[in-house]
Amino acid sequence: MHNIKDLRKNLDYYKKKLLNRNYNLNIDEFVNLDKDNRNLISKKEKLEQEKKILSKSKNKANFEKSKKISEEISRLNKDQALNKKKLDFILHTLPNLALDDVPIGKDEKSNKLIKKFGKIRDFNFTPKSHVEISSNEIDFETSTKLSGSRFVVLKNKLALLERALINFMLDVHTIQYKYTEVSPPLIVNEDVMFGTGQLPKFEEDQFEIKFNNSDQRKFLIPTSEVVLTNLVRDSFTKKDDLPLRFVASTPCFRREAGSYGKDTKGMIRQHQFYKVELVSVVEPKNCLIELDRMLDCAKKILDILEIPYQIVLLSTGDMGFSAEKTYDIEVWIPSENKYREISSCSSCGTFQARRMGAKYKINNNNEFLGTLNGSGLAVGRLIVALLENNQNEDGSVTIPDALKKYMNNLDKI
RNA sequence: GGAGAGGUGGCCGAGUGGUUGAAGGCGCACGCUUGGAAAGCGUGUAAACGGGAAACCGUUUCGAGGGUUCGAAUCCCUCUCUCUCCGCCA
Repeated sequence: MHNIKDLRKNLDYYKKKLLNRNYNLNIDEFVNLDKDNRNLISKKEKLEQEKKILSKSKNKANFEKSKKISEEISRLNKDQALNKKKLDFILHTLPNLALDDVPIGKDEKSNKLIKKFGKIRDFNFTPKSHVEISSNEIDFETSTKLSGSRFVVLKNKLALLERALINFMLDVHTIQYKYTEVSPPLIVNEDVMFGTGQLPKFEEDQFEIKFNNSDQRKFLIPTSEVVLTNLVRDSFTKKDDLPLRFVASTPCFRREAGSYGKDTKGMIRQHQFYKVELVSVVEPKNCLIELDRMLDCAKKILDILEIPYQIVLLSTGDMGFSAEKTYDIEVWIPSENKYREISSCSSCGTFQARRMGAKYKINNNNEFLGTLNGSGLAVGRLIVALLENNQNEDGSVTIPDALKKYMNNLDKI
């Protein structure tokens, strides 16, 4: 969410920057709503002041007058509330502005390749897809019966592999990079979803659950970014406690609405998948330094596992709603002969902190915090990448050295 | 599911219809004191919104919404959350 005062002052700038993100701000509409809003507030305040004075007088002669003013205030209140709602909807659905070094473009075609890492294997046989490699242990038949499409049942060594990868990644991030491990709730309320930007604009992507008969809405988290970032919501963090770094492995739940035809085979796109997520809370001026650090943490996993990947700087058209700058890590998938996203590391500046009311005190002033999030990494896709990149001609898969101790010392599966 | 208690400032905690934005304490900031620190003393210290270049001014806010009243943190209603006990259960 943007600072409305800043927006008001720099309308043309925002208009232009938002256009880069495929958002066409209707300046006239915004200005009118904003003006009306403030006029209504001024009018109301004048009356309130008048009323206050009359009340304090304790003079019965004034009581009747005061009553009339109350009625007028109540009318103005209703108008203003309605007006504010419209204004808020605009404000709440404006995406973050991209930083100046972000490439401008309509979609992923304008993303900028930063660097490739690792060596793509030269297979002397035709590499199989992960589904072919582990057809016995990746069971879509049963998952479909149980839950429908885009779910999977992992069995045996593949279930072990999932657990091993999670533990391995958590260890790297907590021990080597000093992230604080968190085991958060997977169900959150509406305010929390608003805080990180999933609501109100992307409601159709979320799983809302019937929790009880109360009006309070509840959602399954689409990523633990939502819970980890909101750990600092509605609070003041001490400057000395910054930066905060959180890591969690959680299941993530996504409707995947609007991706009906995409990635229907295999484990690439699921309604439910595990993801190890990194979140940092920092002083805003340190966002970009932290972004580099976070990217290093995520890359490290693939370096250790020796899986080839590339880093891509996302263009304005491909970035997420809350991000000001995003790097994707894309991992090599032999069966598709291309790179696929396995991590997305974003700086959100103060955009989310504004929505969450997450502040810190500096020189006795209250300032909004900077927040960042990144996958470190998506477990489902990492399984796919590992199986495919490490497959052997006989159908076995070699376990990387660093993972062996998490895999009961198996060399191959 | 049954019964009860409670949501007040960064935190703790007073306050039951009229200068209460709200006593007191803690914390924090600054100053005095000290060789330095601690202790002690003094002063200051909420947020949101609106106006203003700023100093500053105004309005709102005591879980949320509604009601009573000239006037509500205080009374009434609805909702919500937290805690305790019992029941049930991983």
